[in-house]
Amino acid sequence: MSESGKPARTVVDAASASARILDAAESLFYREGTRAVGVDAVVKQAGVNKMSLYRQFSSKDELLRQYLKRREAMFWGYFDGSVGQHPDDAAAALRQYFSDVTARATRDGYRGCPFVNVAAEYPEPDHFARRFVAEHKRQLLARLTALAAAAGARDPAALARALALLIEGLYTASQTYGTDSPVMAAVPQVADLLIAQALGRDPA
Amino acid sequence: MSESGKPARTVVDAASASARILDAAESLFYREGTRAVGVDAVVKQAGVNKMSLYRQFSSKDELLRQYLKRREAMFWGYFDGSVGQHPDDAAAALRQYFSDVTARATRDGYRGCPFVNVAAEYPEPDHFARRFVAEHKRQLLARLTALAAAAGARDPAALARALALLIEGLYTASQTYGTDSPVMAAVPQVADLLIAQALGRDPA
DNA sequence: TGTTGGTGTTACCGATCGGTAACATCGGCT
DNA sequence: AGCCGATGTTACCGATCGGTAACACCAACA
Repeated sequence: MSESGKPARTVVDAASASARILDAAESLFYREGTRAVGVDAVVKQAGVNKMSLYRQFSSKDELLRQYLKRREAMFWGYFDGSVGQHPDDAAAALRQYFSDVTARATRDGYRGCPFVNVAAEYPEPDHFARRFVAEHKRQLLARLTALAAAAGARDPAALARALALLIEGLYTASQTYGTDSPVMAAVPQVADLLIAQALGRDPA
Repeated sequence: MSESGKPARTVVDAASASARILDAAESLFYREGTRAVGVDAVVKQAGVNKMSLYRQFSSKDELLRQYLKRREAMFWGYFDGSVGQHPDDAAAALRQYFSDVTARATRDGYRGCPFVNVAAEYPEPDHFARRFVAEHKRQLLARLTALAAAAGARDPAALARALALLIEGLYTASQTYGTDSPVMAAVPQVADLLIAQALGRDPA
């Protein structure tokens, strides 16, 4: 549109630039991996300049930190959205979560748990991203244990550990066996079985 | 030791150079990731020159292919070593495998399933490494199904899917919850439970 | 009107990536 | 002895990595 040779400069205020950068980083980091995606790809997708990124985020590591925090919030939003449907029935809440997470993880293009992927990308166990993941999983196990206790499991910690393994298995199987594998479809049944067994009942 | 300024040239024949390169690549790729490790790191660890690598392997992708093939052979060596201990009792063979793989995966420094890690590193589902992983897991599921059938499971495919999920969960939990987590220690119990339930018996 | 602070743009930095050309040097062979 | 093929070494290629300096520009405010 501009007749001059000047490069169509578009001005974006800092707040919205920051949001656009985070949106771009989140989708790119999740879909392609945090190490594989460079800052140039992020700024291109966000439609901002590289200097705009480095004026909002001190480094790519800081961007990774924000990405992890957003994904953590998203995870607990999903989690609470599932278990909140059954405030008076912890067993049903657990089953609901497994049903919902399986539905999400079997969607085409699903790229697995972002925390699992990050753990795979950074070998050093004391890297801040690995610490973040470990802390997140610790909290998840605690929530599962509390729900298992509320459901009246004979050994809440044991049920929580079994369900934690199932969740990690679901995440990984989506990438190794494929989102459309029968292995994925089996998740809710296995969850039902583990829960029923821990409650001392025969599964249906 | 040499008094001249020349750089201590050491000659290695092609066959042993190839083996040393593969050894170095295998440990580095497994411990630090196939994308994170460059060919320079591989040749340095192998103690050979970069040109020696490229005269044996056409590209880094070819090196990755050989790495995957070696890891596949290693996996089936472990697997057959476990199930082979109970040629007349498929249920015991399955339990043995879960006991052994848990022992390996809880060792300090364990870095998870190499195929899972590769799947996490390459986002494109049709990348040759992803195809390799998918084929490997397909074969694993087939072996599990055959063992479940031999054990007399009411629904061999269902038991195999549940055990496949447990295996993926074990691999991933070792990296997210940590090799020393109680979650890892719970794997054999969960396997016993799934097997016993599928056989129609009460678990001990 | 002039100044000032934040924004966009360009160009660049050193490091590392996968990969290669050219040449020195060696061992085995005739 | 003389040759030749395979190996070791150096130096380099273009591309990309994360990150930055310098400057053009614009808006709000005095």
